[in-house]
Amino acid sequence: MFNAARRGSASVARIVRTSSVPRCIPPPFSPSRACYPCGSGSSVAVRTLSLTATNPYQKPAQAGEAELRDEVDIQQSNSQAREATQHGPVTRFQDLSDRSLVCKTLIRTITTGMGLDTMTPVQSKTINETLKGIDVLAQARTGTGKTLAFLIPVLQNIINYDPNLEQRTFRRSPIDIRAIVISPTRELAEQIAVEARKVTSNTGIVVQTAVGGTAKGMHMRQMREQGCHLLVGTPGRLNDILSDPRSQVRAPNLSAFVLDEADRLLDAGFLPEITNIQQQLPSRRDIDRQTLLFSATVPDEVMQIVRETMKPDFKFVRTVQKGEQQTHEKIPQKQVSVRGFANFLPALLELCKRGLASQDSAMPFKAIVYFGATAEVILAAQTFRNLKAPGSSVFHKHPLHPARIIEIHARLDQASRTKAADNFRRAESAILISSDVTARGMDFPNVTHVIQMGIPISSDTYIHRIGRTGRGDKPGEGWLILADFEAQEARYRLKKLPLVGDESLETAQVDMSQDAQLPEHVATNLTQIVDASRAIDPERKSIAYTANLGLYGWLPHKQDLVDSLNDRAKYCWAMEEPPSVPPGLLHKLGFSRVQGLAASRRTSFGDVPDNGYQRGRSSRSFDNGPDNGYQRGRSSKDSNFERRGNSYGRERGNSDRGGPERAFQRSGARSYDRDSDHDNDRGLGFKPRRREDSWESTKRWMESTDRDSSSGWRRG
DNA sequence: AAAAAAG
Repeated sequence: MFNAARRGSASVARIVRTSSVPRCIPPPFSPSRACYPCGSGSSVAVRTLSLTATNPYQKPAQAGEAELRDEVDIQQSNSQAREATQHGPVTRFQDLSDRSLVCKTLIRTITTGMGLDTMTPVQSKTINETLKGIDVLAQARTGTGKTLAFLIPVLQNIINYDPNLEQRTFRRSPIDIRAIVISPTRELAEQIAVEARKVTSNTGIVVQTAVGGTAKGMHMRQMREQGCHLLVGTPGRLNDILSDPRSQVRAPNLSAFVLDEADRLLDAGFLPEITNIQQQLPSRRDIDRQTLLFSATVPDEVMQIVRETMKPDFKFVRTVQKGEQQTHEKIPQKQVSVRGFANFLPALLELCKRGLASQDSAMPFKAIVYFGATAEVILAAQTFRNLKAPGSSVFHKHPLHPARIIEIHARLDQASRTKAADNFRRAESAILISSDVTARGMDFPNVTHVIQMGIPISSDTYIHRIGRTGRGDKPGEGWLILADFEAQEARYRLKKLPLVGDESLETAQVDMSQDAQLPEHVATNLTQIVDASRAIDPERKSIAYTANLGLYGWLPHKQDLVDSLNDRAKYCWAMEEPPSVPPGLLHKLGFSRVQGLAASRRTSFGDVPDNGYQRGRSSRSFDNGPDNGYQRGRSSKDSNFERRGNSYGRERGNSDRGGPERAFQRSGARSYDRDSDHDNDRGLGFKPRRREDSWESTKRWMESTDRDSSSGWRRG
């Protein structure tokens, strides 16, 4: 925009001439009120900005193809020339202010308030382009400051439109939505809003949020009372308020439409909703606006939609070249091969213990653990919370002390989700067990480890997850824990990533169905997981079991999958029979000929009418047990209780007669006696168990149940 | 039934 003033009169004249269609809303801009740019000619520059930007959609009938192309070329060659000759590359935030690109108030807040000095490459490259008003698709690695890269120019363009907004205003401002930012998750939307409020803290710009799971009425009232210039939200709620005639929220002056994590928002799952939102915004023929797409990954599949979404002269800014590594070189990426499902949590426990043991005070162990299914997140979090120190005295510290165990996924109610994210953000040492809700964009400070359990759904998901560590100039490491049955697919899916095999986890390949002489700490890990799993509601295990059939149902080696799931149910979960799965589902997933599955009429998900599944989300039922904090779906509480009574009454009876509970107590008591006979050399308040004390006794117990159960449990 | 996202 201001650069247009530097282009020389010819190009300015040309641009103004080709853009003859009047804007519906003329910018209320006058040189005397304007802070930017200072000096003569400023109004020309600003008008040029708004006019050039309008042309692709309003001109076709009046201007020929050649003329449009011509104008675009002028724009581009001029900007290139300017960058190359007139000024050096802009690398500091202060430069933006010094060169009158961004107003002093915003820059002062960023430099002195937020303590930032140097721009990242994606910031310096995109801020300039975006200020011009053109559409921009920006691709840059995770943790390189993309949020600020779109916030600064979007906010500056808002100020250009109404320079009064540079200063804090004390009058009540009306709802005048100038920019909308969309994020695929609620937490990311909130995070962007927090960042935007920081940047605008000394201006009159008002930032509001529109995300699901929050009080809609309260936010609507807040908008009416405080006004709104920048609205940050998630697709569902944005659609909701834009389509609700009673909400009175419209965006007639919208000048920027930003999709953060654009590739995600434009993929099949979100596209209809994004399209819907766009249809409720003023036509770009009438009101010019720029579309800005930001992401660390831009798969080829979305490029077609990107082209349809953007003006034809959009600029693709990338700091990652095609074919170049999309992850950071500084993050070592290790791949651990585990024998099967039964080894996942023992290996994770071993990895976490090691991380905690080797942490230094400057970088406490702070990990995010990703699972592909929410049911696995819930189960793993509960298991880790149940962990007991060997000896199981209440006085002993949790084995993962001082790390807090935090879980987050979309089945939590929004208050719990927000709290989980805040707690993890603030935590020194913590383990966040997460679904892909936090995979993109979330900026948790000082994450040292990203641990992915099982094959991620795509290499893009892998890249975004691992991007939660190594942000800015911070270090970090990535771990991928893969079961043998999925290794082949992973090699193909993740072939372009610099994964390095790691065989240092001793629990990784232990066959829990076999007797073996195991090193003490290995046995301890296994026992701790088995003991912690045993106490968990079988219903949760059953849901996780079924979830994996859906998650991995596409695998060619279905029998290996089921055998591995059954091994875990038996040796980790201490279940006598594999959890039952509805026969219709087994058929649908192509498991009809796979052995070892227990088909049952009872569903794990209650009697939900078919159309209850159509939209997923709130209508999907998912019983997470009696704990608070979980959303209960539509399935009735009563039917679940009834089911539990029928299905697991027998198992509960067993435990009363000396099943899981007794085995646990017995081994605990024995080891306690024995430990008191010799000196404790670890000084940790508890003593190491001997190998036979724990793991062997656990195994002995499991083998005794092996004899009792015969039906359909193992193949063969 | 497999992330997420409106109620």
